[in-house]
Amino acid sequence: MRFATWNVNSVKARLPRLLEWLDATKPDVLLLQETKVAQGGFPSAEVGELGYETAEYGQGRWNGVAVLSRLGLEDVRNGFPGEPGYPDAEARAIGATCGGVRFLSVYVPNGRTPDDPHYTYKLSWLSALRVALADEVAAGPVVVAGDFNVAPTDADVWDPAAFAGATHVTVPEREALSAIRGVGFTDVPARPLKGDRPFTYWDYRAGAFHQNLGMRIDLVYATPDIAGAVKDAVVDREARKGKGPSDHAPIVVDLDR
DNA sequence: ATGCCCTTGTAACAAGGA
Repeated sequence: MRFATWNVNSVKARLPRLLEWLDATKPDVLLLQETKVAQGGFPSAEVGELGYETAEYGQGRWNGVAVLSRLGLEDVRNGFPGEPGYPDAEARAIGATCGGVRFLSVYVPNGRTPDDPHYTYKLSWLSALRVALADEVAAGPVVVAGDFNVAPTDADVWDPAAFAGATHVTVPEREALSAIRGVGFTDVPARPLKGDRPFTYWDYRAGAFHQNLGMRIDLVYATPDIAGAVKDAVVDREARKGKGPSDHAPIVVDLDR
């Protein structure tokens, strides 16, 4: 099985590149974040021509997550039990069972700044996700992947000094990730195709990509049965190149199952 | 060259991203 996760930063703006990438990469399951289309607005027909079924949890303008599968989609659920909103529900998580594996596509709140209410929301959201995942792991193999908006270690940002006082690198955020791993998940490390650090995000501004001023904030967490079956995992930085890319690169994981 | 911010909604900007 091959699965992938990708924050596409608008599925409408990215559609030509998404279709090209799907046709070339052929994942069995693709978890998407920041689709930025309202419910029903996902280009399901277009990806359907490539053999994919779509489960979408859309919201106008911001957020939006989806699961694309050519292994079927069962038990699709938008959000998760106990998920907080701001104050209303936001389209940040969707789950589906594909080929016997439970997949969750997550778009964790940004947090803005550590003194912002959005930061508190981010920590609450991650805590609620941990509780929901603790229930999921009892039922079978689980993959939770997406844009976590947290760099797990200082090595996961291009310059820790540049992030002093910023979100994504604070101790509570990193502890929230550690707590999620603690309910039964293993980090699936992806190898970079260039350089020594598997960054997944580079700001559009100031040539950040070309100087490799990136962050590793897109993550794949899996239960041990899945993590132990990983043959390869890569950050496809090729998808960050060229005309009209997302600011995130996909992570592609191959399983020996 | 991988090449120096982008996207959406709404109507010339505002807001959000990280």
